[in-house]
Amino acid sequence: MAEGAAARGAATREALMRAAIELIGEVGWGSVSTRMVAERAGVPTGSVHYHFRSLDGLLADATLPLLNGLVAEAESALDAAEGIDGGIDWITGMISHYTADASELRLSGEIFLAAARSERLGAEIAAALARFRRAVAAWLTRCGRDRDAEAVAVVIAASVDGLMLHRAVDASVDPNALADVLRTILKTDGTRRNAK
Amino acid sequence: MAEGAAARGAATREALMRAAIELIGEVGWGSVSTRMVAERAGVPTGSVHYHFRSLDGLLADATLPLLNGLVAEAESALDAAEGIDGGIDWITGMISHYTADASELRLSGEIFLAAARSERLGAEIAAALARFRRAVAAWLTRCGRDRDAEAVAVVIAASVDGLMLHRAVDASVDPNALADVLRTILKTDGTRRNAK
DNA sequence: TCTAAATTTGGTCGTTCGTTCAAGGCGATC
DNA sequence: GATCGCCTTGAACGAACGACCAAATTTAGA
Repeated sequence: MAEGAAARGAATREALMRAAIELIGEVGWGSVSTRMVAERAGVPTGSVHYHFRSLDGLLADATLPLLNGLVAEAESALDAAEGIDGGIDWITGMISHYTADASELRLSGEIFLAAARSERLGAEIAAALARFRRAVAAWLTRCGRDRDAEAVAVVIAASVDGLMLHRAVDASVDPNALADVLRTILKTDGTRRNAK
Repeated sequence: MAEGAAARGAATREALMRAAIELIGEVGWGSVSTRMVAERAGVPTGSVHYHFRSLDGLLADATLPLLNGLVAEAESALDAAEGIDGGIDWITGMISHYTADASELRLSGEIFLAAARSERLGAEIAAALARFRRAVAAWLTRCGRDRDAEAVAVVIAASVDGLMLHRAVDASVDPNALADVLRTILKTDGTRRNAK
């Protein structure tokens, strides 16, 4: 536990980022304050601006790796998915997983809205989102759904975040609805001339 | 223009609500302040708490009729939609319509996230969302898609809000992707034994 | 015209905000 | 064991916050 000063510094840095992620989900990006994160992390308020250039910098530094990690997880999961059902199961599992805590349901929405107002964060979140879509499209193509893979990937990505947003407000929204619909779409052959 | 005192009161009340809706989209629900709305509406700061019990009360009173109006619009549009293509065109048109201003894209997300943190507002927003889903399901059923109308409605509703959230961050996300996918789903016969 | 009610207005209260800063502690290096 | 660099700590700053209120203004009804 007790290493050099550098190690202790890294520890408080991570404690601050963990606290920031918790609080963004609980009270919302715009309502997180320096004293709030500091208290939650168990460090004095001055630590925030020693380790991060600003409060918004802390929030961005905390959420960006989180989302990138989630995308990386999706990439490897979908890459390893066995067939269509394997991928659908993973997507459904992810949505159901975040149902445990309501504040986690709100987190992705908060990140997207904050990113939509920041030049730098917006570009990085958009890149992560594009990687997720690319992973979904690659999985679809690998399963033989090559005709409109990109469009389906856009809708799947939107549905996942939209479902979380709606479930945050109404817990009775069925998290398996997406899986049901996907099964219907993807069992339908999408490799032939179905267009226009 | 100049009526009684009551009419002037109603005018400032509405000016405040209009300003609130603008600012929620621009700076986010949690970052709207009393002085901000008052200045935008062109009224003194004291007016806010004369016409509304609190700042959050103003935001709720402003956004709830907005969302209810949108749902009512959807109900009548989908009820009058001619066939599957008519409904798809209306949905696509709605998404593309909100593309003009980026702050309008963020508005629905802000409302949902705020509603997820408020008992009262959450219940009313959830009710509006349920009405929208019901309208979509009714339209699908009327078009002969009676097997999984509810599940498809859940996904459509989630996709619409998810698309807005994603387009707020990345304007290159195709707003027509949902229409393309819907055409594929709904042209597929959903009335027969397609399950399992 | 006079009164009662509704609205307007801007000042003020106590609190909390993001950020800065100087003083200190503490382990590593010479 | 002195020195140096990183990290900690909490006090302090001015600005902005939500809410409140008393006085001024305006309108409707008598």
